[in-house]
Amino acid sequence: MTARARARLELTQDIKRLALEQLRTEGAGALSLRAVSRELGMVSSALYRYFGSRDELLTALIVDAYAELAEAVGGAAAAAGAGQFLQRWRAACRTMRGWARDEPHRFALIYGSAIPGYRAPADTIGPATAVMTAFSSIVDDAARTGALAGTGRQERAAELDPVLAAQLVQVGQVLGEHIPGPVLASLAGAFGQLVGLINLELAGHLVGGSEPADALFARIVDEAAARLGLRDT
Amino acid sequence: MTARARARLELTQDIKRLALEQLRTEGAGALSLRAVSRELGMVSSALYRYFGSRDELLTALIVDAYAELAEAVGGAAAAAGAGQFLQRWRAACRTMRGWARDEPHRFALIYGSAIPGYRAPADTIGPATAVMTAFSSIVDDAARTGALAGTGRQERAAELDPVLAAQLVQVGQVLGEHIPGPVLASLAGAFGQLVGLINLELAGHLVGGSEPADALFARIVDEAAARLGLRDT
DNA sequence: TGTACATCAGTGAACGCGCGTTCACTGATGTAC
DNA sequence: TGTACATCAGTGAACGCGCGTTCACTGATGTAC
Repeated sequence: MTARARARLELTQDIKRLALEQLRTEGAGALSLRAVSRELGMVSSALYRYFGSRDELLTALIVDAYAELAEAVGGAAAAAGAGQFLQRWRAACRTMRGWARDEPHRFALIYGSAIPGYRAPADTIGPATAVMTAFSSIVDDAARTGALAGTGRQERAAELDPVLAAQLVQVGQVLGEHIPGPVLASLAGAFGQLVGLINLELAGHLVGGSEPADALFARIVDEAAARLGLRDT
Repeated sequence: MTARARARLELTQDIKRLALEQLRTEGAGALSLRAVSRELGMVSSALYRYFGSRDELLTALIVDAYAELAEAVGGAAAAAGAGQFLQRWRAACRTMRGWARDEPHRFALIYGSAIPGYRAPADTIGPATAVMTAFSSIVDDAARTGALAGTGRQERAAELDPVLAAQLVQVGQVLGEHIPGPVLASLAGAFGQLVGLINLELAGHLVGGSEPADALFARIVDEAAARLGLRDT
């Protein structure tokens, strides 16, 4: 590896780091290449050696954020140990909320509303899915080992609307083949709930009694786990 | 009412209408007074006769959006008739999602991530609460008339973490005095779920099998209703 | 009913600032013989 | 080990555009006597 290649890698990282810093203070819509270049002590056109456009930089930040969040969630869940499905679920949810509170600007980047003028390319789908599978793999493991509480697969599936059932088969191929359809639906709901509550908390919508929201969050996470049939064995 | 006053009211409406149109096409962060004034055929400084600043215009749009959404949700729920608590809940949720899909830019304005450079003033708290009470009043009515399924108030409250229980008393004073603490916690979770799922849908995060999300949404709404103990009588 | 004055809407120019992106260039780093 | 050439990083100027907000002003609308 040449010195030039090393310098290139380092500068690429520096650009992303400074861009994140700017995101933190200005918000996602206000990210500017010129401001980053100023911070970097370089002329603005120099950044084009590293990122073809502002959108390309944004995409890189988004991909990084998904990847980092997915790893944090997955790692925390894994630390709870096999068979401890409730513990794993709790750890995953707690970690997601913690990450979001530590890096609200990055959370908003991936689960907030659209950035003006930015259109996410297909490259972000994979990393986005990784976050979801960090959660679904817990349920899939429980289902695979027969540890999922509740009725059997056939009985639960019978309740499902046929259109939904067909859709969920597709979803299951990505999120976990062993998860019964109805549980998969609940899982989508639980994930939406997680993202929704975190967004409400970050936006200050929970103020008015339930702030700090730790206790509320913990209760709702456990409620979701119960719905999914997760428990420790 | 003088002609001048009438013209003023009309122009104020026009400005908001054009601002919304711009929001729809450009996104919340990109709202510009100059663009609105151009569209209006007026010089940009003229807008300052109507709104003291860009933020003031944004605030007006936000307040309007909350109010309109609250009325739509409340109206739809009321149309279901007293005693029909499950129907009312379904109507409320369906209406919220429908409104969000019709006006994604306005939904993002109130439940999306923060707008760069904008700080919401206290005037928005009341209208924001109105949306939540449109949902909570359904549960409150059911609780008041003894129609809420599940265990009694005392038994449910006993399960609650004491910190959370204290917070929920505060919340209950706003959202409904008759709602037992545990149900109130679930209600907060259900509201977060609703907002979260809608945001995920609008952002395209549900693509990959569950789009259109009508069936999934309906199921999750019913699941939430069951959790809350809502049913028709 | 008419006049004098006050209020208000909208103008146009200006201030001072920001942005993304292109392009011809210099000089340093890397590579092939 | 040294030389000739190719690659690449970063410069600096420029293009063409946007923005929010202020201010002195003209002319129309409203009000009080």
